[in-house]
Amino acid sequence: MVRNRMLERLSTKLLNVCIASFCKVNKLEKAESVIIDAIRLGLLPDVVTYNTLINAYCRFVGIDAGYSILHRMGEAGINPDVVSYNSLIAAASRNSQISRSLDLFDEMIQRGIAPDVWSYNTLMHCFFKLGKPDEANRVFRDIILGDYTPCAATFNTMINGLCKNGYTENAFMLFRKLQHHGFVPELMTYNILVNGLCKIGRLGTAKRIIKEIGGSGYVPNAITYTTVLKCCFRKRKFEEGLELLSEMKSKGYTYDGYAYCTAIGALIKIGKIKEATEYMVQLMKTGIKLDIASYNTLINMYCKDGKLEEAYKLLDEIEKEGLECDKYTHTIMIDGLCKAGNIEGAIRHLKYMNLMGFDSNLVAFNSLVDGLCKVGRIDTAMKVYKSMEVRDSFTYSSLVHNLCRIGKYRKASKLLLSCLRSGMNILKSAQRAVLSGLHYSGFRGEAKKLKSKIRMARILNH
DNA sequence: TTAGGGTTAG
Repeated sequence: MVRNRMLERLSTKLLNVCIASFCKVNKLEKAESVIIDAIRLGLLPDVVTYNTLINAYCRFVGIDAGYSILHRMGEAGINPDVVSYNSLIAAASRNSQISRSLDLFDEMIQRGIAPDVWSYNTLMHCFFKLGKPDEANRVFRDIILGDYTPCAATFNTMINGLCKNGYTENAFMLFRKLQHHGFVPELMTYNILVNGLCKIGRLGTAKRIIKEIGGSGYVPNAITYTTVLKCCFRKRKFEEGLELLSEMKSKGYTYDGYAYCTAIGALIKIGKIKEATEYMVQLMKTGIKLDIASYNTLINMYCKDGKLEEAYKLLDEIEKEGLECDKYTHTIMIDGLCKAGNIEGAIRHLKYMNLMGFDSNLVAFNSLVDGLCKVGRIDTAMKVYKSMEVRDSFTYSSLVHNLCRIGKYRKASKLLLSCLRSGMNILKSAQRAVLSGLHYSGFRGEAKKLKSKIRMARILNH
């Protein structure tokens, strides 16, 4: 009897190894048929089998599919455990469905399943993604001071979250304090910090950290390089950036599209479309399989070059490759159509995007507002502006500039003031346009008054 | 479970 149970356990273990190998390569049907065969032979799947399935369904099909496995488990008389829920919570977080992650976390607790350190790491990550660093910090303290043993991911998530929420200095201090208390950083920890420092323009400190990587026994990887590459372009050090890219090529670090797309994106931004195209050709020659972000970069390049037909061809290619357009793809297309003066086409695409399940986003609306202004339909642009629930400095800068362009300085001034009241910045060039416009069109008093308001706003908004 | 690339104003 005991021997039989041992054999059964061994067989379930083998079954799970088999299921895991199929799940890893997205052969879900095969995995399911193996489970059916195993049941026929009297071998029952256990919690590990189902957890493997949850993970794979979440990854390759969707969270709903993953969640349905929970019911299947229940029907088979197997209770989900913390691993089952961790997979679902993480999958929702990966898909930016943060409120769903939090709901799943609550559901797990309500079912009497105790969260582990992984659950809390993900919860912390969710709070950071929601822009709630205080809540994340509370979770972090609970892990450290509670009954849990933090792991490297706990510290990495905390440091990364602080950087992403604008607290890079605090992240750096935490990193040093932790090191002082014996924390040994992983390459990922260094990369997180390098990225944070690069984003706030501290390239020098980032380079010092990279030197520390060498001393720690790690070798900077493709991620480290791409991070610095991006920073070089941001700081307009184009030659240094392109040299870094060729160094990456020689090291074999261009095995995916990230570095190429960083360079192409930067070249597009400064209007060097010809050079960007050259890098696109290089990227194509490598045979690297393009993902949606790479396609978006290339579509943007064609749009900026006014080659909308080529952009549409890439949209077809995305579909042929079995990829799905995302909010970036649609927004890039909307902007491309606006820039080409095809407002009706842009509005059609906006509706199509909604139909595909994407909410209209701020960037798409800003493009539309700007496009309408550029074709002289400023009243319609104002109508769109009024209908927008969220506005940012792009919305205001665009409208203010274009109102000045047609000599409507007082209207521009009114808009500029409402922007300042909302605590937002506006391009200096837009401010100057209003001030000098008012001044030279006979409204010197108003210009003076506006100037002092701008000065006050500068004090209050900082 | 955590790290790099993709969208808008001048």
